[in-house]
Amino acid sequence: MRSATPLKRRRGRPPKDQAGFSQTKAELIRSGMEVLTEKGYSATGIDEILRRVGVPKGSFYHYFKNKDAFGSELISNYAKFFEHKLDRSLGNRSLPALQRLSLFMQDAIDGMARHQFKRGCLVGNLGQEMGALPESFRRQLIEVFETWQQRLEACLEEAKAAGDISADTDCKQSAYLFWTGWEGAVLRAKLERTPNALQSYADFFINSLK
Amino acid sequence: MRSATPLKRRRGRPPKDQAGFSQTKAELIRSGMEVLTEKGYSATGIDEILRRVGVPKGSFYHYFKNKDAFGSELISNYAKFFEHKLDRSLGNRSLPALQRLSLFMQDAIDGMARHQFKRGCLVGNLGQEMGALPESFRRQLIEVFETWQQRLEACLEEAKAAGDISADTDCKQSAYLFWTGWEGAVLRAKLERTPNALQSYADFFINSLK
DNA sequence: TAAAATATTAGACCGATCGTCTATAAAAAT
DNA sequence: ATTTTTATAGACGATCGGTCTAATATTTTA
Repeated sequence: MRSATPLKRRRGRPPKDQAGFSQTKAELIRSGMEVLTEKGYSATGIDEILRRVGVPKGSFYHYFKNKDAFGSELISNYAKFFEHKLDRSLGNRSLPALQRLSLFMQDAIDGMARHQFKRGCLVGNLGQEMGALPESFRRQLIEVFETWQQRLEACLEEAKAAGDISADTDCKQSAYLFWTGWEGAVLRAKLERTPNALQSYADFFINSLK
Repeated sequence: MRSATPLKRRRGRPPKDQAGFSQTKAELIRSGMEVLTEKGYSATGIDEILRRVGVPKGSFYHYFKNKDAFGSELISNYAKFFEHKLDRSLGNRSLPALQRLSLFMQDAIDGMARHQFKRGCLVGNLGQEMGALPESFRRQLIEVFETWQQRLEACLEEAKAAGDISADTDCKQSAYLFWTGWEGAVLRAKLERTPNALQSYADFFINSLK
């Protein structure tokens, strides 16, 4: 489980080659993402995130004001990453719209499988924990959902125009529903450690559009 | 927020009127349920649960071996509570099967509204946290889902027999899907603090059966 | 090239939390 | 009446999370 990088890191101001890019910061974000999608925010200690990449505590508080600020950056980071993913998949005009959605879902299933279904969705994880999270996270998370919804809505509109889904589909509403249910499926896949919930939901949703 | 019950509790062995029933233990479970459905397991400390009901630590560890045992009892308790609820709603033969499901959902929505959508579902909450929870919780949670699924499956079979839903519906599969998506909707309702996700999902699911 | 400024690492520190343990109290059993 | 059982009371130590100050190495500037 442990990555255990006991390498002594260089102290002092680093050589100025990398333009505004910090390797250490990137490592912290990656490490944080891994742990948070598995265990959630509250259950995760900074120490664990640091240990994984062999970074001392001082560095963490150099790059982030505190744990909350770190969490907030994780959300932004995840959102951006996911947005690009959606643009490449749902927005890929060289494929039929509905097929793009199917591919996206299969891709996500494969992704979860690669981590033995131990890692979920950051947005879902934090959403569930809202009661223990800083209030500022709420808006951020809601906005992320809205972004995803817009991407899917556009895709569904294309499917409708192509006559692949029922002409009276409310694409906005369908897109909203999709993400709601999808999060449920991710949660359950994580609980059961199988792709079953995701696969079922994928088929179900596609079918509901026709 | 605080209930602040600074009442000095009776010390010593209690009068033997109540047959095997402990008021204090019940209070701890209720208190724990409230906090855990809001903040989750990891984010909640024993002290907070105790403070709410004015019970000292000694009592907690008198009734429960440790936090994990407490959590496990919470799950059992929640499962039993919910099972009865489902029996009364989904199993109420004096109503059309589909209508029972609608009523159950509306009831749940009202319930969440009463707590300003701050409390979610214990099973969903813990499921999401699995990465940080004792492995024994997993089986327990999966089994709870299965129980719920069976209740709904039976209800759907009745609806099918009555001709209210498509004759080729796979009731078991539909029931599985329902709970998967429902948890997603609960999560989102909690995030957005509105009944919107639940309402949408309710309509969507009922519609998908026809 | 020496001093000042800056960027980063290092880890001490404090408070909170978990679980244990001992003391106390009151009722029941003998 | 004495002992046993059931339960509350809360102090205590170990551990851990988050913050903060000191130390160190590099750049910048003069």
